[in-house]
Amino acid sequence: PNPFATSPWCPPWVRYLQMKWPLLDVPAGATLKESRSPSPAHLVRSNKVPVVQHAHHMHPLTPLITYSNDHFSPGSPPGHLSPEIDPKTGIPRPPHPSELPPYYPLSPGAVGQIPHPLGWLVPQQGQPVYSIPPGGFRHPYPALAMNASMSSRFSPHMVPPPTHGLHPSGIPHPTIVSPIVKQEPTQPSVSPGGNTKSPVTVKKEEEKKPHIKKPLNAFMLYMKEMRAKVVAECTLKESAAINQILGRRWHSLSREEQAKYYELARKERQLHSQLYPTWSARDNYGKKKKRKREKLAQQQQQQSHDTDSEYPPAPFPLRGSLVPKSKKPCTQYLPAEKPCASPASSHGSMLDSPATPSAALASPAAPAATHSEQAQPLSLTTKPEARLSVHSATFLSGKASSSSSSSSLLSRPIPFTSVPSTALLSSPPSFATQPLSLVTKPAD
DNA sequence: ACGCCTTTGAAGCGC
DNA sequence: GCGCTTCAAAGGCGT
Repeated sequence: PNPFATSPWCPPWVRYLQMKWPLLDVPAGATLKESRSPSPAHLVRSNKVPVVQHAHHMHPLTPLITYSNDHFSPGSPPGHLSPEIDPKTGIPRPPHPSELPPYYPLSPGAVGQIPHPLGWLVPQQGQPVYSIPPGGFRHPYPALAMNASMSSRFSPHMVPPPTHGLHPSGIPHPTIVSPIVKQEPTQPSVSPGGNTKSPVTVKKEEEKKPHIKKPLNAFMLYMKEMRAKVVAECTLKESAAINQILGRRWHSLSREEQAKYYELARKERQLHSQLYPTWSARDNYGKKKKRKREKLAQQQQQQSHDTDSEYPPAPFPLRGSLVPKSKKPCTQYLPAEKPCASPASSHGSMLDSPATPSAALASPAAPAATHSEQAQPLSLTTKPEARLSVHSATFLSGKASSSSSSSSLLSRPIPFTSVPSTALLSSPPSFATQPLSLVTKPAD
């Protein structure tokens, strides 16, 4: 334990970090040395990013946010991410507005409320929140992990050279995805005349704007953590199937466990809003499926010409299973989940149960969901032949239950698109492993 | 190369 | 405020 971390001079968040990772970053001697002559700024610097310095001991939140740093390269650490310490109080001093860098501008109020950009990136529990896949995770916010620390503490060869994905200010960030450099041959972004920009130029400049991704929500964070685990347990690699498993596991989590991710997501949004105060989800709205929407709009336009009275044109494409697609509906998508059952599932459930079922039952959010969801395939596949496997033969061998304990099934919202209507009428018994979904084209 | 699939949650949009 | 849509991640698959 670092004496300084327990001294009244130590800012609370430094104390907390010290408590969490006392051995990280600073050799024991250094810690003691600093503790004897507490130079807050120095200590802060040494604690600021303890985790990223040890490749074998990554920050528990490393996988928290996965904005790809393929599009990201380190630069100078943003000043506000390395708050100076008030020598009098030992408290990180929020940067003066005038000191705020032109990038990641923060509102002074918001800055004052946040003691440290990384302070919240601390798991509420004593253990790392996220598992670490074999290859390790990219740091969620390299802007923090690398800019603020590595660039100043790592040898240059460890820091990739600046490439793309830069914030307009020149500071890169994982949430920033360069809108592809494969654009047309370079052309001046500013018209020769000066300020006057043609609509085309404005449009192209807009296209060049870096793409700042949405912060991950609780479930996305959970997926990021658990995906590798599920993939390791299964032979599955298709994300759609993995996501179905994860979706059910998510519901099998206790309220407390979910709350952990909700809190992380909340903090993620908080940080995101600090980093990009002017960003709005609107910025990305309609970008991804632009092509699809454009295509649909064309179809609708064509349809309206052809048959005006038959169906009213939808303003947006219908979603998911509601969309009549050419693919085959109503078939279990996840035949391979059973083999994915955790070894810990002694009762034969297709999914992992909470560590302690009683604990889950004690939680008002999860109890009902815990068992019923494990046994209930919620989604329909559209490509049965491709998905069905040897396991599916067993899985689909027609053991559908007609138990009437439907209360638990209905205790939470179930996506309409995921559940066959009959599933709402007949739910499986607890611990049942039989699927309820309909199979219109059984496996041979 | 690009979109779909699949999940949940947050946020935008239109009414 | 409600209902719907989009986008976040992921990687195999289809076009």
